[in-house]
Amino acid sequence: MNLFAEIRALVISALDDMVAKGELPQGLDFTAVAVEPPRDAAHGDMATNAAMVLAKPAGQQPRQIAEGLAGRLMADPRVAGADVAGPGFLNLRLDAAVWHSLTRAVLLAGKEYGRASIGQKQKVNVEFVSANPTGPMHVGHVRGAVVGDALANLLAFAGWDVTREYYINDGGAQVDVLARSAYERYREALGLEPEIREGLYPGDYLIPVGEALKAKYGDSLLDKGEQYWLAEVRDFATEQMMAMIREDLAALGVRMDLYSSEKALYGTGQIEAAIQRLRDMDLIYEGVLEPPKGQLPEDWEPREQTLFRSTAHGDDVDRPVKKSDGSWTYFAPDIAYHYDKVSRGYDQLIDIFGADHGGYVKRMKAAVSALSGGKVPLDIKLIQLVKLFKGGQPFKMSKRAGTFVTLREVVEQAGADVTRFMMLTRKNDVALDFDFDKVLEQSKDNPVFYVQYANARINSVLRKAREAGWIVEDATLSGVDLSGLTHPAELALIAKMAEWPRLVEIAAKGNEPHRVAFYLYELASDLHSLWNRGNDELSLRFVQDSESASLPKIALARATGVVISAGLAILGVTPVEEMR
RNA sequence: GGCCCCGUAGCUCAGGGGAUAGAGCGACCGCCUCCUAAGCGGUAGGUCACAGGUUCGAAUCCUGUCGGGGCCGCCA
Repeated sequence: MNLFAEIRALVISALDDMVAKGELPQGLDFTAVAVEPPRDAAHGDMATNAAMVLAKPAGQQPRQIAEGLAGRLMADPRVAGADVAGPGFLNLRLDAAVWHSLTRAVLLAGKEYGRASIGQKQKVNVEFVSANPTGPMHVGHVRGAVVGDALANLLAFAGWDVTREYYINDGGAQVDVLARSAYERYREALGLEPEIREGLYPGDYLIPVGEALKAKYGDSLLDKGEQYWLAEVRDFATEQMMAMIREDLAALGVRMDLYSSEKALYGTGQIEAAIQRLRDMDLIYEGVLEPPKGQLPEDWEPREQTLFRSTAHGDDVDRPVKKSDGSWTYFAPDIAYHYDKVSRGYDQLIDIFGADHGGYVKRMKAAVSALSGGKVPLDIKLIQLVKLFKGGQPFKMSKRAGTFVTLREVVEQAGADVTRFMMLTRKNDVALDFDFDKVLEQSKDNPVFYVQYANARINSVLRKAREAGWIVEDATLSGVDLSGLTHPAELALIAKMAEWPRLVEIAAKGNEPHRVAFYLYELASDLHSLWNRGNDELSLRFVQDSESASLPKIALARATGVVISAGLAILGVTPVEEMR
């Protein structure tokens, strides 16, 4: 039940009637007509901009349209008041019964309340994390992982058919480095002194890989040339790294639907096919790029390369797909990979990248635009840095100093739930501070706690009720007469719940999961506010002397808990029943 | 030099065509014999970086400027 959608439908039908009666001209476009929560609660429960939006095309004064609209809306039992205000807003007050039936609807729908269908079962692919398989995941990956996962949850809830995908960069030079590093650990496992040369990965996490290599190959790889063992060790080590990464992701509560391999694109003709398709559209040519402006790389010299005419699809310069030695650039398999995604029939692609990949956005969009004939939109979310703090002091991390923070350490320190929530308390393109002490603090500074505390209070109410022997199952509560819920603080809480389905749609349309976290904070705030009013006004307490007086209040509390749980589920956070 | 992101209260940030721009922290003043005060209420605090433009209406869209960050051929 999306109350805003219902009232908007009511407004539209009233407008249709005005057209039918000749009060408005034919052929007006109503798409810009919105029904929204007013900025100021004093303005009522909902506001519509209909009169202002239509004034010009209709050639009438906003007030005139608003008056006609108000009269018709008032005829509906749901509307208790309709006042023209400001430059032509129509402020609506809703009958208390509307709020009561909404509360009932929440209880009946349970965790399905707010589920939307705007996705229309369209297939969307969310590619995220895609960390190089050369080591454990570190803090830098955490935010992207959480944002991607929460976004996938959100889109699924809003009616999309979602695939979560991880692109394994196992085709480039870095996995050769991994192989060489693992090989040294293999030698170490055999009792030799490892030579961790400059440029190799020094991390301890490769020691068990060396052991495993020893277990598998004995000393058969020893004293052999690289050409003999490189491919095998590379595949073996990559697999081990991916196993570790999967475990890291699992610790964060992230599960992928699909792992796609870059290496698998080589040798299958997929890269060639993707490039050929671009060539068929005359988007591939041999050429020499202009030198970049500003400071030149010292060894810069003009060279002929195979270039993708990305400028034809909105990029600033054309991009090389082949190096001057004839091998593919990193971009080429990326093109092939995105072509593969397009070919798999997705209606929409989303990539979650680190902000340092910002320079890649235009060329990637250009490639997808070209390869899909402009049919498949690609949205790329750039994830800004997470700055670590401890007790308010910057927490410096450096691989060399050994203060290299892994994802696992973050989860072990802060917990997956806290980590996930915190990662969503900022818009993706703004840097985020993460303080190891503060996120565990039990105060309202800490939004995770604040929301969880609201839920704990609700559960406390339910516990008390059960102790009193009252039946507070959803099925029972949804049948309770709620007409006693009339206080503004109670109705404000219900009104906030009414916003949930609308918020889901807005957040999903914009691929903005952080909005859910902010919404939950507001909802929790309304709950806490009402709770504390119970200090002064006993009639506002959730638990009253009698069962009949309590049940409507408890229904309200329980409904709020349902929405909190639904929201937390999208964030991938477990609601707590009790604070400890 | 080019491209991308950011600039909103002392601080950290929401809001991204609509009314008198919001929240938390910090400051100040209040609220527990009472469901969890781990909370709540109130006060003070703003030329929404700046300048133009589009619009009935701009913090929001466009252009430019300034400031902070990121990226910038054969790295992934």
